[in-house]
Amino acid sequence: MTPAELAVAITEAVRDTIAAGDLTVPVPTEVQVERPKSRDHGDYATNVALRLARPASRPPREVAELVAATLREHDGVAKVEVAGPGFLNITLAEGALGELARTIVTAGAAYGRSESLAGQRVNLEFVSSNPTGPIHIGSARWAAVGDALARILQAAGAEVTREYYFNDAGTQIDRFAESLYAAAAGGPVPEDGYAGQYIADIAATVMARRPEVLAEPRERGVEIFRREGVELMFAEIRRSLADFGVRFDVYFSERDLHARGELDLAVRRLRAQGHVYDADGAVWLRTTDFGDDKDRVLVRSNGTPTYFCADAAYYLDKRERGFDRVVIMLGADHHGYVGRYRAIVACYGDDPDTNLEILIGQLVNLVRGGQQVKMSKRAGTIVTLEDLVEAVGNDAGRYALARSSVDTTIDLDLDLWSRRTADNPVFYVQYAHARLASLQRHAADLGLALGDPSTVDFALLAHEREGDLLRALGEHPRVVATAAELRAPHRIARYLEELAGRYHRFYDVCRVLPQGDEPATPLTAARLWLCEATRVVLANGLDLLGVSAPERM
RNA sequence: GCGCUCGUAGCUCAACGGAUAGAGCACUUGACUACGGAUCAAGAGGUUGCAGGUUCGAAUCCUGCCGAGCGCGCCA
Repeated sequence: MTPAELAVAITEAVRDTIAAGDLTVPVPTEVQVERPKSRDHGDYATNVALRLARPASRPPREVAELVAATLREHDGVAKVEVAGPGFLNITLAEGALGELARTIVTAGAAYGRSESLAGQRVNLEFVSSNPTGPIHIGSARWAAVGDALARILQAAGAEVTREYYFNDAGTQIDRFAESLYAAAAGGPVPEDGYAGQYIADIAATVMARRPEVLAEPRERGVEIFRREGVELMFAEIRRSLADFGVRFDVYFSERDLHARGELDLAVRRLRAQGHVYDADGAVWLRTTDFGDDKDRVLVRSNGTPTYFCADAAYYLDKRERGFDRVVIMLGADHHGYVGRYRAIVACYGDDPDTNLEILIGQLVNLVRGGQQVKMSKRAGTIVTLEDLVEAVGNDAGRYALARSSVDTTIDLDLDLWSRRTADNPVFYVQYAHARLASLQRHAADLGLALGDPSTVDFALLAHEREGDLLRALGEHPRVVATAAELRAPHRIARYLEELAGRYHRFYDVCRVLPQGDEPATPLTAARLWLCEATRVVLANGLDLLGVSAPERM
């Protein structure tokens, strides 16, 4: 019996209790089934009685006793105990747990997928760094977390578009072009310009492509550096993202937004909604109506639109493309956008609580040899995504960035993550998978294929460690659904580490394959199914993080 | 000054308002005739920054304070 099936059984028990007139409360729409930390608390536990106590105006334990009495009658449930303040501790019938192995192997890659977010059209925007330099380590976090989140949302049934928004129209680009020109001409780095080896490299490439560039009038020359430089830089960004295993469905150019007249359209739309006013020669959006701390300029007094105006147009563009949920991942240094962005959404008449979601993530510090690796974009000493991949590889890089909650600033120890030892979590998990793959190869050599599940007695999986492993396997679908709902890919990683641990502890004690000349037994078959189920879940989970599940290491 | 985010074991980090706050690393002590020991077992390690409040129950929610990071342009 899976936790989901148990939840249904509990709901039925509550409904029956109500129907019998023992309890006067609405039937709960969802009940929580959790895996207790302590083994003394049964296979599963639920707090449903604690939740119902208040509406029923009865003591929690009394409610618990009523529900327990009904639940005990359910097939597959062996024991229900009322514990603590009113928890129901549930022990499943012998064999009811082992069937999970069959369920999982049969479902294969589909195990863990659900329809919990079915029907949602999500636009997930992440990375979005400007083509004025390589992807730095902070944006790399979004590459790893964003892509994992996209996979997780899709596993939960949502329709997801991965989107990258890049600014190729503003003053940052002007500075970039000027910096390239200066580098080519041998001049000093302009004020507020960009420095670093990559600037020199790109300048050299442009010079090679367009040898006449410095002979042109200065303005024309800068324009050439702008066009060619952005193209080169952006190609490099796309390449390093692709190498990292991150592909976007849409690369959205700010310049296109301008070219299509969408900024004007946005201003007209906002004006029609009554939130635009003119003052000091500029056009303003009254964002303070919706909680922003000051109104924002849409069009400057010199007639040019602001970046904020482009943001407003961009949101409108996404909405017109039919996304009902616009999710944007931003670094903590951009958290100031939240208020004004919510205001934009509200000004269009949308609901900032449902149509918009801004995920703020903390920054990443790289540590090497116990020392923090400092970076300064202006000085040209930046730590890039490529540096990370070079130091630890794709799998470790993605895993390290995705394994922590985005709420925490992470210190990423390059020495640790490049090690191929057990203290490196990604290797611990991948090793478990490789070991299981190896086991299946070994079993095949012995002529022990998985075979027909109807001939397997899953009730034989009654060892304590087998139970621990099965319960952990049963968690997977709920972990994925929760990770999707909370936009928390790190939960997948933590779960995989725990699952790998459960497996190793099982494997240490429970012999799977026959030794020497011993014959295979029914237990051998059941354990092979359990092992394959574990391998499937590890592979599915790693895939959600975009990390490989190696057959050999 | 105002605002946002964050303070959990020595370190890196978990914990959708639930039971005795958990893992890994490091440390101590064990298991190698090993289905991959890249493993496992045991031990030690905490006033969840501080003080109140909300309730059956708070690391989690609310208020105040302390500390850290970041942000507050007709820049992007």
